Amino acid sequence: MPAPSEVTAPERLRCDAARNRERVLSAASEVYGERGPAFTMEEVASRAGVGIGTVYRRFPTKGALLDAIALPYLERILSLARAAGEHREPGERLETFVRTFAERHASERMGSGRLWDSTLGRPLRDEIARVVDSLLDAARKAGRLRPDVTYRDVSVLLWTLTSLIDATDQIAPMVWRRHLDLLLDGLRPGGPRPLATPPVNAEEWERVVTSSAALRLH
Amino acid sequence: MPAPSEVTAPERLRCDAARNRERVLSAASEVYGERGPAFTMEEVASRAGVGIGTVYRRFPTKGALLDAIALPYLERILSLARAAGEHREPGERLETFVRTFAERHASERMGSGRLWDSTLGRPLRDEIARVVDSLLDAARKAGRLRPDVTYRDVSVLLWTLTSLIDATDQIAPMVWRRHLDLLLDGLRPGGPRPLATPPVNAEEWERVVTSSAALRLH
Amino acid sequence: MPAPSEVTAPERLRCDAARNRERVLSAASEVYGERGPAFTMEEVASRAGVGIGTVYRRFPTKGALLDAIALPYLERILSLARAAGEHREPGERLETFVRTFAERHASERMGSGRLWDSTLGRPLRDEIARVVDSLLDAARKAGRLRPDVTYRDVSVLLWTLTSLIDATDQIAPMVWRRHLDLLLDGLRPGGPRPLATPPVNAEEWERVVTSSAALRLH
Amino acid sequence: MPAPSEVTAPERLRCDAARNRERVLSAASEVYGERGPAFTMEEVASRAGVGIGTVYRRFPTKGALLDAIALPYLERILSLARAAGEHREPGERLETFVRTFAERHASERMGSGRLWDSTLGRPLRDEIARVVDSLLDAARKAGRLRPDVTYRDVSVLLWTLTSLIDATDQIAPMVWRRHLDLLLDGLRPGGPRPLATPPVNAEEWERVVTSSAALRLH
DNA sequence: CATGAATGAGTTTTCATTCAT
DNA sequence: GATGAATGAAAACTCATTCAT
Repeated sequence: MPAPSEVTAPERLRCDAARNRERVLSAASEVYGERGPAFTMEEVASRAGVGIGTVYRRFPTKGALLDAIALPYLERILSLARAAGEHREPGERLETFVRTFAERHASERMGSGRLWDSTLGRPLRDEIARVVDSLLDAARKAGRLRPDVTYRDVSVLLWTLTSLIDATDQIAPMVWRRHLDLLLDGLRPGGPRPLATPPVNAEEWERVVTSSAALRLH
Repeated sequence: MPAPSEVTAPERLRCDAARNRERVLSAASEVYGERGPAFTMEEVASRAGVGIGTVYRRFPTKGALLDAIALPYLERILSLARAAGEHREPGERLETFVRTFAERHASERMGSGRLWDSTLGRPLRDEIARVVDSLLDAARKAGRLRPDVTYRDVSVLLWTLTSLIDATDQIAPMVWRRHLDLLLDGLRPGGPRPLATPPVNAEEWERVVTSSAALRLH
Repeated sequence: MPAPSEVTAPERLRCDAARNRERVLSAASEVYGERGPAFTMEEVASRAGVGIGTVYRRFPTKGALLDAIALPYLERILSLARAAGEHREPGERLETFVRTFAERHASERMGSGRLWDSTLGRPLRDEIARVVDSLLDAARKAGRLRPDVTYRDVSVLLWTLTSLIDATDQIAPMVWRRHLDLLLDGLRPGGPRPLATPPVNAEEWERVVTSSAALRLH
Repeated sequence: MPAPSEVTAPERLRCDAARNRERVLSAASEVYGERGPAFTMEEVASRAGVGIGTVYRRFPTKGALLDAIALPYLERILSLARAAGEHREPGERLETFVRTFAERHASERMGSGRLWDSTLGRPLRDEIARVVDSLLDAARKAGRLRPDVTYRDVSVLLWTLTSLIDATDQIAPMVWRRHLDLLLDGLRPGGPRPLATPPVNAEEWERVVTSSAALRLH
C-alpha cells in the first residue's frame, strides 16, 4: 500500500507541522494577551512545548509572529460582526456587535494593539469594514445611530476599548463595561435610558489606580 | 565649628541635590515624552548632566522615577482643571478642561500610561477629583451633562484618550480629535449639533492602519 | 519478484542519489565561491533543490562537504598542471601553470582555504605533486628556476596566493597580479626583466586598506 | 587631605578602568591570535576576568574591539621598523625588519587579518609607510633590493605572510620561514646564496595538509 | 531514501542595578 | 554625595545537526 502511506505521510507531516504552528500561534496569543508585545519568543516556545527554533521556523521574526496572531483575531471579529448582522432587530445589530466583541475580547484575551496594525489582514479588514458598515446602516435606519458616524469612528472606538479591557479586565472588570456604556449611549443629557452599568465604585477604582494597569495602556 | 559647616554644607548639598533632582526629573519627563517608558536610565542621566549613580540615589528604581514624573503631570492637570473652572460659561467648563488637556497632552507630550498609576500622587489626585467634580456639577446644572457621569468616568475617558493621542497624533492628528468629539457629544442621534471634526479621511486612516501606531496603544 | 524490483529500484535510486550528490556538490562549490566557509547548509540544500536531510545523508558533516568540494578543485588543478606541461617551452611551463591557476581561481572562484586541507584528496594530491614536480624539473633544466625550490614551496606559494586573490580580486584586481609577478621574479636586483605589472596605485591601495578585504585573509 | 584623595581617587578610578581596558585588549589580542575573528565576546570577557558588560562599555561593538586591537599592533610594527632602521648595515635594514616582524608575529601572536584594515590607524599607517620607505631606500642604495619594489609591495607581502604564520606556526613552524626565505631571496636561479631554511620535510608537510591549517587562511 | 520539521546551544547586544572610588 | 565602571541576566536571532514521517 504505497499510495495510502505516501498520501498520508506527507499529510501527517504537514499535520504535525500545522499542529505545531497552531500551538505556537495560540501560545503566542495567550502570552500576548497576558503581557502584551513585551512577551518573549522563548516564552512562546516553551508554552507551545516546542524549541525556540521551531517558532522561528514558522515566524522568522517576532513581528511576523505578531502579524500572524492578528489574522485569527480579525477573523473572529468578522464572524462576530456577521453574527451580529443576523440579529432580529436591525437597530440592535451594531450595539450587539460591539458588546459581544468586547466580551469576547475580555474572555478570550484576543490580541490587540499591534494586531490592528500590519498590512497582512487587508482583505479581511476590508470585509470587516463592509459588514460593520451594514450594521451602521441598519442602526442609522432604525434611528439608533447618529448619521455622521463612520466605520472608522467605530474602529477607533473598538481600538481604545480593547486597550482599556486589556488593562483593567482582570483587576476591575466593571471599568470597561461602564466606559462602554458611556461610549454607546453618549455623554449628553436627555438620553433615553440610564446607563446600564453602575458607576465604578471606590474599591475597583482603587485597584485600578494603585496597580500598574495604566502602564499597560501605553 | 559644627554649626556653620553643618548648616552650610548640607544646605549647599541640599541645594545641589535639589537642583540635581529637578534636572533628573525634567530630563526624565523629556525622554519619557519622546520614547515612552522604553527610555533608558543612562539616557536620563546624560541628558540631566549627572552620573547614573546620581539618578539612582534620588530614584532607587526606574519605577520610582516614573512615579515621580507623574507628579508634575498631575499638577499640570490640576492647574488645567482649575483654569477651566474659571471659564465664564459654567456649562463649558468641563469640555474646556478636557479639550485643553488633550491639546496640551498632544503638544507637550505630557506623560501618560504609567503616569496615571502610582500611589505617590494621592493627595494631588484627590484635589483633582474635587476640582473636576465641580466642573461636572457646573456642566450638569447647565444641562450640558447627563446626570449620572462621575469623576471616574471622566478619568477613564481621559486615560484612553491619552493613549490614542500618543499613538496617533504624529501620524494622523485628526483621529483623536474626531474621537474626542464623539466622546463628548455622544453616539446617539438627535444631538444638538453636528460633530466639529470631519470624519477621518482615507489617507489619514491608511497611515494609522499601516503604521505601527496601534502598537503604541498597548 | 525480488530480483527485478531490487535491481531496478536501487539502480534508479543510485542514479538519483548520484545526481543528487552532484547537485549538492556543485551547489556547495558555488556557495563556497561566493561566501567562503561561512555558507549555510540550508543554503546549499535549497540551491541544490533538495532537502537538507539529503545533504546530510551524503555528507554527514559540514566539514565532510568542504572536503568533498576539494576534490573537483584538486582535479582542476591537476588538469591545469597537465595542460601547462604541454607548453612548447619547457622553461615556461611552471610559470604558465601558476599564472593560469591564479587566473582560473580569480575568475571561477575556485574553492580555497580549507580546500587544500582534508585527507580525502591524497592520491589526487600525490598525482598533482608528480606533475608539478615535472614542471619544476623542466624549469630548472631550462635555467628558469633556482635549483632548491620544491613542490612544497610552490604549494605554499599557491596557497597564500589564493588567499590574496580571494581577498582582493573584486576590489583591487591588480594587487595579486603584482604580487604574483614579484613572487615569480624575485625580490633581488639584477633580475633579467622589469616586473610586468605596475606598482599598485594609490586608489587601489586605498580600497584595499579601507575595505574589509584584509578580514578575508584570516 | 582632601586634595590628594580627590586627585588620586579619580586617577585610581581611571587607573582601574584603564587596567581593565588593557586586560580586555590583551585578552582580545590573545583570543584573536588563537581563533581569528571568530572569537567570542564572552570569551574575551572571561579571559580578561571581567563581565561581558565591561567589554561592551569600552568597545561598543565587536568591530570596535577589532579596531582597537589593531592600534597596538600597528604601533609594534612601527617600533620594529624604526629599530630596524638603526641597523648598522643599511643594506640589511629591510630584511631585518621583515624577519623580526615575522618572528614577533609568530611569538606574540600579534593580530592579523582584519587588523590591517580599519581607518582608525591611518596616521600610524602613514608613519609606518614613511619609515619602511626609508628602509627600502637604504636597501636599494646598498644594491640589496630591486629598484621597482614599493612600500605597498612589501605591505602585501607582510600581509600574506602573517596569514601563513597564523595558519602554520603552531603545527609546522618551518613552513613560513622557508617561504619567507624564498620571498626575500627570489625564485630565480643565480641568487647569491642558498636559502637558509631547508625544504619543508615530509612530516611537517603532512601536518599542514592533514590539519585544518588551511582553513585559517580564509 | 528523501524530506524538512525540530532542536537548542551559541552569538551579539542591551540595560537596570550595584558598588568601589 | 557624586560618579561612572562593572555586572550579568535577558532577548532576538542563527545554524549545524538529528529524527520522525
